[in-house]
Amino acid sequence: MELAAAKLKFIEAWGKLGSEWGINRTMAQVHALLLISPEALTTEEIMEQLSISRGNANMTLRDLIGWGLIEKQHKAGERKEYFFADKDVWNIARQVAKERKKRELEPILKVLSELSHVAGDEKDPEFKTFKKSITDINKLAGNVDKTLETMLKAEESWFWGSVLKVFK
Amino acid sequence: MELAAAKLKFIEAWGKLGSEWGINRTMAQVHALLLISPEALTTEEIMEQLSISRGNANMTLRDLIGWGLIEKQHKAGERKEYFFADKDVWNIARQVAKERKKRELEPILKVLSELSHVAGDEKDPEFKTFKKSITDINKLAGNVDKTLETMLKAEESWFWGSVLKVFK
DNA sequence: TTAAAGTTTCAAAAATTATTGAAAATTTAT
DNA sequence: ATAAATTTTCAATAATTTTTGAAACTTTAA
Repeated sequence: MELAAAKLKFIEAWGKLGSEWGINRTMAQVHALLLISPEALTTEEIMEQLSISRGNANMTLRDLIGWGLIEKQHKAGERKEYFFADKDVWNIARQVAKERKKRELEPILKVLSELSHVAGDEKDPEFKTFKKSITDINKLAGNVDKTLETMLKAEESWFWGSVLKVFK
Repeated sequence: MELAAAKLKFIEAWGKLGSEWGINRTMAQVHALLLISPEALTTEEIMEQLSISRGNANMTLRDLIGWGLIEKQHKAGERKEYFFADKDVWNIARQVAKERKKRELEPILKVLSELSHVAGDEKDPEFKTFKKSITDINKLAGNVDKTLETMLKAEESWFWGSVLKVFK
């Protein structure tokens, strides 16, 4: 396969994966494009390569900055802004984990802990089943939270070394 | 909080979390409802409780069966079908992990391994950057795959015991 | 058989989400 | 200050996803 074709295939696959995981397809594609670009790109170049509008490019780039996945770059003597992606895949994974933990896991943990305090009749099957499910989900989510917490602080090789060694 | 209000809150929160993770909100809500129901429910009851149409209920229930999260139950002397959810939260986690691994991780691993064989000029920065990103993502995805593989076979207490002990 | 009960399908409608594009705002060089 | 270059905003439009509901289909009891 040609490099050009391979790039397109990667951008397409990354976009599809993103959309399956609740991430806007275009956002995942812009990220993919920047991930495989040795140089920082301008908004124009991104619009051109992905056939998207200026408005879409601008908002998507802003979101990617909000996720901590890309940064703006100023080139001396140039008026235009350039964008480049952190290429360290472990950083990317940690950054995504960090954001989704904050945006999604923590809010649901909050709801679950409220719900686990609901009082009721221990003889009522409705109550018992509710309480058990909430408690169990709460515990699992707590374990996930702790594991992510560790991951966020960890070096990649140590993390996978530890995890995979345990499971050998 | 009343049990009735707590149930609604859980169903809503579970639906929201689902939609943030690429799972149809209604599907997550039906799953939530069955998770906290001590008894199996009929399509009618589910339609009623969540205010959804028959068609929607039917398709959603079929999808949930496809994900291995709920089952049909026949009651002796009854014409109607009943549905109930596996209440074991570790089973649920494994089942979701198993399906998403099969539906999403494996296809992307396949693409990545094809892309990591693209040949090119090692002096070309375009090629080098592409190759490095693909290779790194491929490695990370491989580690995730191995970890999931272990999780799928593991007992809950052993799994979290091992993982959290390492990270203490 | 027949018909009532229950389930499934799927085209059309509704709801949601993403994208466009042009105007407004901002920045920078002169 | 002026104006050209660039970025941002956001109402309107388009695309996608979800839901509805009624007809078709299936199952079962008599």
